[in-house]
Amino acid sequence: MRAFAEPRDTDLKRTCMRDHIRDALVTRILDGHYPAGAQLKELVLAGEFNVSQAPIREALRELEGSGLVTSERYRGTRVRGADLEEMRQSYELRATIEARAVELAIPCSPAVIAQLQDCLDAMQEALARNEVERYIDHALRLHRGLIEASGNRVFVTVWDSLHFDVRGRLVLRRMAERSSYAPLLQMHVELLERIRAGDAANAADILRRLFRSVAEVFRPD
Amino acid sequence: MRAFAEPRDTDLKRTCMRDHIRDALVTRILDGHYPAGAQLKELVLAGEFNVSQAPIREALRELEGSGLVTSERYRGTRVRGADLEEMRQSYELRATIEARAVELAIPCSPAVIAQLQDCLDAMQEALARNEVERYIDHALRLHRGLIEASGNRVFVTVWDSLHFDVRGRLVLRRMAERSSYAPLLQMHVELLERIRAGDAANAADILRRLFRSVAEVFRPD
DNA sequence: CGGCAAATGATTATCGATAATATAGAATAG
DNA sequence: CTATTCTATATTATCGATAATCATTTGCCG
Repeated sequence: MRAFAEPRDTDLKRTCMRDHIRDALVTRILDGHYPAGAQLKELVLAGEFNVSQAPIREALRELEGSGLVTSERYRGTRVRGADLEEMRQSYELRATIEARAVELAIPCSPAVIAQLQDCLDAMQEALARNEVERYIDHALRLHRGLIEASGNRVFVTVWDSLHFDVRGRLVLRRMAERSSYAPLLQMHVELLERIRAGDAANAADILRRLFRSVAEVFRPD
Repeated sequence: MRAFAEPRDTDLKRTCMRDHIRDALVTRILDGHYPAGAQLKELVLAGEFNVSQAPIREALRELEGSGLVTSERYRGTRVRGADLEEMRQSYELRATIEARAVELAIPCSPAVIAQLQDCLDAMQEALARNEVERYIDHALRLHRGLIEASGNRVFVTVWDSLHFDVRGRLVLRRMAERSSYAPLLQMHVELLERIRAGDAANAADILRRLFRSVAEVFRPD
């Protein structure tokens, strides 16, 4: 017997349950809905998502692999990160990886530069129209593009598995409440200039400074 | 009914099946037993390990989280990495992370320095006695200690989830067949000197050079 | 012969139930 | 009154079976 004989609530069954569950859990962990240390009880979650234990467990194992939760045998799975300190530390890693990625990416093919420029233009336009979510989309696209341009697939995998897409979205939303994106955008402009010029050292340095200014968000209010 | 009524072959049931399975799969992937792209069929593995599908799937999901395999809905799970190029790229990441970790770790508390020195002494002793496996144990202990000393728990998580313990073991064994550990050990000695002196920039640089020399192993024979 | 369609086989995704283990509270002995 | 063992109860780990989907082959018709 299928679990969902009745019509589905929101999303179609485009992907399997465990993917939906994983994404939902990632968001809940990173936005603080589940505080650090909270136990994720399988049957409770199974009830919430209207599925059996199995897909829940698989989603949890995937999160375990990417380090967002830990589990102890017969003691359950607990949330690991997502307080401000963990966010700060994960951004330290992100800065480290992206700075190295841009060094590896330079010199950059015209095609890649065009793609990055496209992201930057879209960011600029979104900012002009004050469309925050669109700005975030394209900013994330730019940064992921940078990682891809390094040619190092392991970098990409790690960037993805730490869910910097979700993290970045949360961080940038938080920034929007405090200050303007304008200085941030300006740094991206300079970054692209340095990339174009083949100036790896300064490009990497701009990225480090960029993330240092983003890190301000992680100060307690 | 339990799957293992008969006495177990090797290891006691100290940990749950999915952990054994995960570790076994990690080793098989990294040592090349499963070539890149190989499909990991759940029921076949279930047969091999004498368990049902569930723990296999969970192990696979954990590996998916740490990026060693990818899976496509209803199409199965395939090995992602572990050719020479993937090893090289993962070591590029390792070098990047460890170099930054040592910068963050400096200045270092006397307790941590003592611990690192202890690893180094053990490495030296093992090398003198030509005990390769012992040397590897302590070298890995030193490097993980370095990551921990950075105080960044995300670094530790990523280092663990990429299974640098298993990778390092394989790489160092391979090195042993080609050249002596002596120059490598010497670099570690210098590294610790720089750490003691609080010289972050040079310590990080030694680490980068160290991994560059390790990377020689990844050249095709 | 060649292309389409249905049937077949292989594999994954999920289910519901059961076994194993830990935790907490009650009962008991000292 | 405290420490200890025992007994529920909650939770995880695993099982065996079924449903859903994909891949391949077969059979039919032009």
